[in-house]
Amino acid sequence: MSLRERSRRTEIVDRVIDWFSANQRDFPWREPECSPWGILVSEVMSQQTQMSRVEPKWHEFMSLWPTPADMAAAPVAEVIRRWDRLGYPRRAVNLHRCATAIVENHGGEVPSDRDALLALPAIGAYTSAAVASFAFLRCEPVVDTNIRRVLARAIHGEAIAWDANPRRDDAEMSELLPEDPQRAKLWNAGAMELGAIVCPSKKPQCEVCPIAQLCEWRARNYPASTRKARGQAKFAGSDRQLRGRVMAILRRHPEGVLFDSLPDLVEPLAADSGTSVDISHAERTLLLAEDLIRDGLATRAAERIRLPH
DNA sequence: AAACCGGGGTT
DNA sequence: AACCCAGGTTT
Repeated sequence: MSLRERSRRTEIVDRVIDWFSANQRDFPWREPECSPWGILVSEVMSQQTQMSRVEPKWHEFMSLWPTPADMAAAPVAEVIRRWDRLGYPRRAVNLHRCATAIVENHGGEVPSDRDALLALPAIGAYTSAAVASFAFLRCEPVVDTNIRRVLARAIHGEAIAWDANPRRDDAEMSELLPEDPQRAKLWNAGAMELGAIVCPSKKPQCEVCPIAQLCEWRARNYPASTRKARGQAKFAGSDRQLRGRVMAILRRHPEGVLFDSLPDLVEPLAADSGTSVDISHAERTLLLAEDLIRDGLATRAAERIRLPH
């Protein structure tokens, strides 16, 4: 890499840190007194979920379960019920498993080592690095969807980022990571914030961007990407929607319901529903209920199905 | 590499 | 109605 390119990248990092220091949004998990557990909870809740929806739920959880031991002592059913409609309810189950593992294997303290974090249930490349950097000031490369987009544009001149790839992502971000842990944290959080606020996938606000003059995508006059954004399955009529409705029933009935009554309790979906068109609504509902049991979101005893203890 | 996993906000 | 969101796991 040329000396000039090296200098450009260093300046990108510096400017993002300055911008973030002055312009970051206030979130409770960014307060200096926030515990590592609070940061971990915020990161899990934030997976595929907007901050605006996370914040009230985070306050509720921290009030109910201020430490891992508090959550580990609660029935998982209660965590699922309180998770309510935040989405991806397995995260509630996994968070409870995290709390239990932290109590059993780490004396009730969130581990500071990235590999130990990675070993926790449903803590992957992103969340392990985020907690290590934000809660423990470790120099770990944080890469989320925002950062991949910012790097694709500013560094590589491409509109759309590559697919998530932990090895490549770590290498890309490590190259830019400041050695000072505090600055590493500001760069990690700042690059993410820049992608979320100034450089979203559509309508980037280059006029207020602190690195517009250094941006390779801008220098090339915003070429369209040759790669394709990943399409997503329709939600209306999908299995995911039906699972959500079954979970809503289970949340509403602490004592559980008769397994065979589930199809009657769940409102029928629209007729033009998704892929599994050849089986009845009742059959499909009961099949998906079995999946929920397998996934640890429900249990079945005798003829009743309910949230797990 | 691609599919699956919720639900709500935005455009 | 399509797209997006501080991802992770499974196949």
